[in-house]
Formats: sequence, structure tokens, C-alpha cells
Amino acid sequence: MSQFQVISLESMRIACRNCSLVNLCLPMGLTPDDVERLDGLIKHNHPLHRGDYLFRRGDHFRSLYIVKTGAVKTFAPSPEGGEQVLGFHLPGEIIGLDAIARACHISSAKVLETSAICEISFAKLETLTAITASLQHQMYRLLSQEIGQNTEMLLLLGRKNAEARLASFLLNLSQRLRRRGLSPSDFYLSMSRHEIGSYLGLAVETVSRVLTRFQDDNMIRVDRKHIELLNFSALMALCDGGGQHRQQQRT
Amino acid sequence: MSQFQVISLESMRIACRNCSLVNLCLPMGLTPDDVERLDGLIKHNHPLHRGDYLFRRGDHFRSLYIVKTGAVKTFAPSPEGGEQVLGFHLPGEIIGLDAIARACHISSAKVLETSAICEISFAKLETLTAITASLQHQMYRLLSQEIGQNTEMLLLLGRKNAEARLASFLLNLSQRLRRRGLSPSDFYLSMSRHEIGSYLGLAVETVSRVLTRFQDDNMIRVDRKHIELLNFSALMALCDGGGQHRQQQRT
DNA sequence: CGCCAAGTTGAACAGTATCAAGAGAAGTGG
DNA sequence: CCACTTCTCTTGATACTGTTCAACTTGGCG
Repeated sequence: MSQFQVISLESMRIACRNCSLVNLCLPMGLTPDDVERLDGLIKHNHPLHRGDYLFRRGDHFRSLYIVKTGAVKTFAPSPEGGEQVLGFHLPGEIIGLDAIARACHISSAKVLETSAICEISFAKLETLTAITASLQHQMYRLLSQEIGQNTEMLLLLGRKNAEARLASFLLNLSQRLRRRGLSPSDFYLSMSRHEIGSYLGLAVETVSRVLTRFQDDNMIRVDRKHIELLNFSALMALCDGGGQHRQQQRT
Repeated sequence: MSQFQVISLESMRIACRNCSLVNLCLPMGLTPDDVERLDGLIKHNHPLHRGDYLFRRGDHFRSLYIVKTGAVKTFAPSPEGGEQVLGFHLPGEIIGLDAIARACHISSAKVLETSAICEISFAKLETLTAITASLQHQMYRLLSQEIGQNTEMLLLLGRKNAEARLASFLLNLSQRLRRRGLSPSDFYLSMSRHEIGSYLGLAVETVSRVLTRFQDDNMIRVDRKHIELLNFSALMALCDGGGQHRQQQRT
């Protein structure tokens, strides 16, 4: 059902060296020794299953989490019992950076499909980064990158229509999968239409309709959760497709 | 015209000790000596005036900026010459954290009114935080806080109607001004209606209309750029005011 | 086989954007 | 100091995107 499969603890351990934290540090001048120490901090938990929580809003903040395989969503429970999806996290991505400031989680994180997640004690990581300048730099980059990604989302939600949002969403997923060495044009959505809608600020029905429209225009092929991107340039053209109706004028 | 006035370089220097970076560090176990060193990094530039750029998208990243007095907007220039406002920055707030990751600015920053801005070389700051654990911790908190604020914005843009957006915006400004010791219920908007609209994902006309409606309901008093908040609880009630029409159901 | 959740499709409504026009401010130059 | 231009803001009328409500289809699973 999904291309992300847990193989074995040993392969997980190997895979973890590809985690963004370790991975991104390698070219930054870390000695093998440093990498070893960093790797020593990483705790390899048992695989989690659909519906499991990594943490809940309000939980005390202890660790960062890195998705090794599978997918995770973060969301903010809204007053009326609903929930607003804040992000989807694919293999190689870090979860929990927003909790450092308050030392408690401001969002909840739930596993979307069977996933291998590793955990890094933030306290220990902080101690390590304090004595390893290049690792500290890496942490700054990581945090800053997260800010940049949120900024892109703001742009998306601020001034784009439903088609541009879906197109951006699909291309964004595609890009992140490619970075991870997975097919950028053929993948499974582990999240529901409802969750996509929540993430993009659209109603479920709109998500469904727009996907159908994309398929009718031969830009994608949809079969339930299986997505194939057929026409990248057309999708990219839609992304820029400006404001809610036409576009916004100068400020 | 504005309550933010540049007085003198000396008072600026004193004021700078209230900058968030220094300020937030004080309770975190920095020795007076550390504070002194941090303070030494801070460069006090000449006052900037409306329309001046702090930096432009694409500029090489060198420094972080802290608003001492005045106001700054950050924005992403869009292809057709328009611009999407990403944030407004009031006294005590830091600008440029999103640029660390790529070492170049992904947004532009423009001064909205005569402002005193100080500058911190990021390279030097990084060196200092590498040898001062509590300062490193402070930097992590700062970056994480920025992520948290963006997250709030995502919530706002994702599922709120025009009234909720404006109400949240006003209350958010109010809160930030209060934190700074300024009046939380009586202030000037240094940004145009258009800029507010761009920030909130609304048309200028909608901003204008909703403000008028708020005034008609005696929740605020508006006179051009001068705003008085009259009924906080009513505004707060509007903030929760759910989805685009009613509210969103469970995921 | 039948139930239940998830997804799709259709029709009507509603919130905002857009278009258009006018009223103030503010800034410019004589 | 006063026209004149220009920009910002406001207000009204209309159009359109996307939500809402509702019914139906599909797939999963006991």
C-alpha cells in the first residue's frame, strides 16, 4: 500500500545516517568523530503506526523527531474539536522545532502510516552543539530553513486560488520525495483529502473537485491515494497563477 | 505623527539594552561580562526613513537587524511587480532570521516610518554563541519563537474570515505594543490599508470595510491611521470566529 | 452481504474580490 | 499660500470563487 516500508532495525540504523541532521552536517566540516557523537544521541524507537501520537499540544518538550520512513502530520486542535493541519513530514524531515521556545509543544504530531521515527534529546543535542561550532551552525540553518518554509506557506495561503494551492502542494511533495531519492512523479498520498484541505485552507469538496479537474486536463492521474504527475510545466504554470481571482496590484 | 521618535544616539544606545536579544538573555544566566560582549557586537546605524531598504531579496546575508524604534515591513516581491507582505516588525523585534539557511535574503525589508535599527553581524554573533551556552540557547529560542509565530499566521490565513483576520491582527499588534511598554489600546498604524490587506490575504476594500464595521459596532475607533481598541473581549470573540463561513469539521 | 468511512459530484448560497467612482489628505510647484 | 496633481482611503454595485448542504458512489472490513 505504501512505498515506505520498515525493513529492519539494522537498516533503520543505516538509514538514519541519511537523516537531515547528520546528513546535512557531513559537508559542513564535521569530523567523523563528531558525526559519531551526534549519531550516538539518536534514539531509534520502535516503529509507530497510523494514529499514534509523537506528542500532543501542551506536552513538555524533550526531543526532536526525525522521520526515517513513513509520514507524520502536525496539527493544532481547534476549539470546536476540529483540527488545523500545519504540516506533513516526510522521511528525512525534522519535527518539533517550534517547541524549543516555550519548552512545550504548541502542536500535536500524529503518524499517518507505519513509520520509523528517531528521537534526539534536545538537551543533549544542545550540549553537543555548544562544543561543535559547525554543528551549531547546522542547527541555525535548520531552524532558519523551517522559517523559510513557513514563509512559503504564507505566500501560498495569502494570495493563491484553489488550483494554485493544489498544484503547489503536489509539486512541493514531489520535490521533497525527489530529494529523498524517491519517485517525484509517482507517489502515494498518505493523508486524507480532508487533511489536505485543512492544510491548504480548502474544503474537502474543493480538493476533490480540483484534483478531478487536473486529471481531466491530463496534468495528473489520480487513483484514490495514488498520484502520478504527468505535466510538470503545466502545474508550475498554475502555481504562479496569482491572486484569488486575478492578481494583486502594487503595494 | 507617530509615537515612535528618535531622540538621540545616546538614548538609542541605552534603548538597545532593551532589544530582545540582550533583553531576553538577561534572565537566562548571562554574566554582565557576556552581556557586555554581546552589546559590543551591536552596531548602531543612523536612523532610516520611510522607504529605505534594510535589505532586498537576493542580497547576501550578513547581519540580523533589531528594530529599536519605528516599524519595518518584510515582503516578497511577486513577479508582476506586486508584493506580498510577510510581516511587520515593531520595536524590540528581530529581522532576518529566515536568511540564515541560504546565506541570502529571501525577503526584502523596507522601513515604514523613521526608525532606529541596529545591526548585528551574524558571523560574530555565531562565534559568541559558540562559547556562551546560555546565549546559544537564547538563539535557539528566538528562532523557534519565529517558527511559532509563523504557525499562528498559518492558522489565521487557513481558516478565518475577514473579520477574524482583522481582529487577530489588531489584538496581535496590541499585545506586542504592550510587551514593549506602549499603549495596547491606542496606537498608530504605520502601514497602509493596502499593506494590511496584503499581509492578511485580503483586498484593500475589505480591510476598509471591516474596520468601518468594527467602528460602527463600537469595538474600535478609527481615524485614518490612528486606532483605539474599545472592546477587547468582543475582538477576542471574533478571533475564534471559525472557518471561512461557519467552521471546519473534524478531520 | 451489508455497514461505515472516505471520496465524488451537483446545486445553491455566501463571503470577498473586482470594478467604478468619489472624498479626503498629502505633497508639488508656482 | 494656494491651485494642482496624486495617492490613500472609503463606499457602492456586481461578479465569481469556494463553501455549504445534500445525495450518491466506492472501497474496506466485519
